[in-house]
Amino acid sequence: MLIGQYDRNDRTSIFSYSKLLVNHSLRDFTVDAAEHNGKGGLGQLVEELFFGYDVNSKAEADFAAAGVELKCTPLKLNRQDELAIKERLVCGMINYREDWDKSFEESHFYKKCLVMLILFYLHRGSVPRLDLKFLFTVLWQLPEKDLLIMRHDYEIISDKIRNGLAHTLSEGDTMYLAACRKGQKGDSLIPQHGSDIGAPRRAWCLKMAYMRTVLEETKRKHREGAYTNIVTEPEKEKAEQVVRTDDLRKDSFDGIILKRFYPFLHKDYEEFCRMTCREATYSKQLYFTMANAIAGNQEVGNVNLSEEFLKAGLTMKTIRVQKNGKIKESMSFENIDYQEVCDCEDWYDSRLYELFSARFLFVVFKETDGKITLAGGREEKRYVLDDVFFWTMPQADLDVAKDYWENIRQCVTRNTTAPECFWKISDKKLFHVRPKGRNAADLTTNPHGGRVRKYCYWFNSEYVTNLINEHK
DNA sequence: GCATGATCATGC
DNA sequence: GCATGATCATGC
Repeated sequence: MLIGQYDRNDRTSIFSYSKLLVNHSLRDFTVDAAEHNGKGGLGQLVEELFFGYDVNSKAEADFAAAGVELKCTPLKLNRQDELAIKERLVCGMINYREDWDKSFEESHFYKKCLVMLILFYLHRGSVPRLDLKFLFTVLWQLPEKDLLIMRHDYEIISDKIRNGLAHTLSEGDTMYLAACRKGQKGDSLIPQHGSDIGAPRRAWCLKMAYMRTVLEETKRKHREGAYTNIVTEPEKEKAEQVVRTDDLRKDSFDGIILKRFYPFLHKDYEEFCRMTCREATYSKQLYFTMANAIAGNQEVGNVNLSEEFLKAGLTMKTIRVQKNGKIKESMSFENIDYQEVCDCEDWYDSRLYELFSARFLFVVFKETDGKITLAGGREEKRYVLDDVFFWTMPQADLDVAKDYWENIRQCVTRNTTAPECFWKISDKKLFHVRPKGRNAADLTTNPHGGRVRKYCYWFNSEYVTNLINEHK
């Protein structure tokens, strides 16, 4: 096999050629390795050493004539020793001076990234770049349904830039296509369009959650030996989809979901059951069940596991407000993965950042006078659907979350995962750390060896109360 | 009444 | 068996 033996004007040829890199590192294609130590990113090295062209001479898309953008993206091994996405996929810097008056179809993102050749490699910190192993290749064309959602994402971001609000951009604003922070700590703010307020540098990116589904699909294609997601026949719509492509042509994802809730506003569970012809049975998760049935149009088992919610990193959470206006319970998130906390050095790449900078769909139930009667004559307190909204953590609170993360990281790296080390509710700092497990004996791996108690991330109940009240 | 630790219920 | 959403129990 000869280096560079492919037709760079032909998508299929480029893709077939890329398969040669799978299960290899660049070292296998490099004659004089010494020459390439230290310069350029891995993507550049792939272009130079594997695809055999001079990086400096190219002006536009990597394979412009074929309409293919080359992306190298890292994977890591997670706690279960499975391959997992390490980073969001960055798709070019946002230019605040220019990226606000173009349509989605005219944007750099669309023009460059509609079809990408994505090379997944296994990241290992101490290994020279030439020895990093490539695991998967996929020719990824953004599917039509995803493009409908991304177009709306693009409009949300470009609207903010157009209106001089670039400094308020947040990854949680959007579903799949996001504006992520880009640059080093301490970088100065840069000028934006239509405002004197500086804004942090940001780039167009596909979110971690989205990339996770790209990876899953890619693994499946590799198993089947097909490698590409471009299908000649229309694929059957999978069961667990919350909205249909046709609906997205008429309304945004958010709009569709919110409108599903409106008929049930101020209704309690009993009324909901009557309206939807279901039996009013008791369960501990009754309000989650109700919210889920509404959001999923009664067709989806758990919307949080639906394709769109997973791809967007969107989470639906139900909140119950007591008569006195307070929320009894704090809001729990997933358990802390101590290994991840140890391994991740950058706040913006951390799991906690992903969890807290994500979008939320909050469904609020409020306790009111009266009781509801369920199957078997069982009486329960009466809560009515009071409010439903999409929510993203404000930047100021994300700054607090960063301190929260740094504290957790310090505790974990010093191997002091004891309650007195973590933030508590009584510290009144928006978030706290508390146990969550099957019972006190439910342990997890300690990176320092042995096993430790399971703790998880929490929003203080007071924080939840405040964010609900601020929405009103 | 609240903070904190502990555990339940469900579904995959 | 485990993660996730949800809630309970105890002591100050």
